[in-house]
This record gives sequence, structure tokens and C-alpha cells, in this order.
Amino acid sequence: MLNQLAPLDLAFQALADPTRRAMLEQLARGPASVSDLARPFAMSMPAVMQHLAVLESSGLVCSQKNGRVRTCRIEPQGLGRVEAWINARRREWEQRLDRLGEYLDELKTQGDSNA
Amino acid sequence: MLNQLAPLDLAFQALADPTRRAMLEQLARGPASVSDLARPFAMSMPAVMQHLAVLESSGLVCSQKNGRVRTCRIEPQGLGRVEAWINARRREWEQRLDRLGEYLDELKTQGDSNA
DNA sequence: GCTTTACTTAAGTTGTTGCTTTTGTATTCG
DNA sequence: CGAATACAAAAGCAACAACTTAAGTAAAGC
Repeated sequence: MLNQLAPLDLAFQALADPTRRAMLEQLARGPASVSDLARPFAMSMPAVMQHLAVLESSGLVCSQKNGRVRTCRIEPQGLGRVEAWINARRREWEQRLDRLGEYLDELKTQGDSNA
Repeated sequence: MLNQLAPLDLAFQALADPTRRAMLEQLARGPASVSDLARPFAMSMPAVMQHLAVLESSGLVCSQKNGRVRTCRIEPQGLGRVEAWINARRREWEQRLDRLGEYLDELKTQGDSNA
């Protein structure tokens, strides 16, 4: 819980761009080549490659080259780490609300006895 | 599912910075003033304010000013949207793996009958 | 073997981000 | 009232991000 901040930096940074999120949405539906990933965008191929490099170095996507085609796919552990961080925050936050609720109940009970 | 890209941009962008994530971790444990949020960091107050502004405009945090103290707290719907996007991707991805699994089972069955 | 195709590398441009210092404005306290 | 506190606004700056064009390279097709 203490370290491993850099990977999250990279993952969230990667997810902050709509082009990269769209690429991930496509990859969630199945593997794709770089050209496949590039097709929906009005963008040069090098730009797409750069987005892909960001996705790979963030651990959200992996790829391998067969012949002249590079096939990209989702790296499940990548989104997993992101999910884990968010879930941890929500748990803390909900736990606190629970305690706050108990505290308010307590206050109300005392208030009732004092009224 | 088609629009609302900008809010996610802002949210992920906000989460990409370790200082801002640390602020959210503190806020998950309870509300805090700007000074409270600034204390753990070797950083000027304006820098903290700018991080806070990013967190607010991304919808992850809200704040209100009482007297000269601004109290900040987590905006639960903010993380909710982020969580929803990630869950959607994971569902798509798992669904596809299920279909792939069935397909592979089918292939294996055919293979067995052919062997 | 010569051309497409599919990617890759390099270099340059423009805009944004994450700070900084400086200066200002409300509160609150003595 | 006057000083300390807690935030706020403004301006400047170095680093980085998201492109672009131009110029490769290596596998496939003819």
C-alpha cells in the first residue's frame, strides 16, 4: 500500500486521454493490430503508435509482432491495479460514513434521553 | 455511453498525479481544510490550491468555505463514474473471454471427435 | 526483385502542467 | 484597532504531452 505509486501514475495518465480510452474500449472487445486501432481516428500512424507506447508502458496493454503485424491486447492486471486503488478509497470512505452514522445515532439517542 | 468523455478525461487526469491521489486518500479518511491537505507536502500553498482546483473541477472533490477555512470532502459520484468506466471495460473483456472459452471448448470437442 | 503494406524512428512545434514567488483579501484573535 | 492566520489571484518558467512531417525498415504479394 505504501509504494507502487509510479505504476498508478502511468496507468491513470494513460487513461486520461480519450483516444487511449477508445483504444482500450476496442481492445476490450478483442485483440487488434496497430492499423485496426488507428482506423477510427483522424490521426497519423506515429501518433497512434505513441498512444500505444503509453498504454504499453503503463501496463494496460501488451503487444507482440508476428511478421509485419503487431497484435495488441488488454493486459488484465493493468486495469486491476487501477480498480484496486479506487475500491480501496471507496471502502475507506464508506467505512468512515458507517462510523459517522453510528456516531450520529449515538448522538441522537443521547439527545432523546436528554430531551 | 457515447458522450460524457470530458468528465472522464478530467477525472483520470486528476488521478494521474501522486500528490492529488494522496489528497484523495486523506479525504477518504475524512474532511479536511486546505492547510490540512497541504501539511504532508513540501510544497507551497498555491501549489496545493492548484491541485485542489484540479480535483474540484474533475468532480472528485467538493469544498465549502466557512469563515476563513475551506473544508474539502470527497464527492462520491466522481469516483463512481471512474469506477463505472473501468467495470464496463472489464465486463466486456471477461464476456469476450467467456465466448472465447466456449469456442475453444467447442474446438477441443471437435478435435476429440476427429482424433 | 520490386512494390505495397505495416509499422518504426527521429526531429520539430505547440500547448499544457506543476510548480514557483509575489502580492492581495477576508477572518479571527489579542 | 492591529497583527496573525488561512486562503486566493497573478504572473512566470521549465518540463512534458500530443501531435506533425519526413525518412526509414522489414515482411508479403505480384
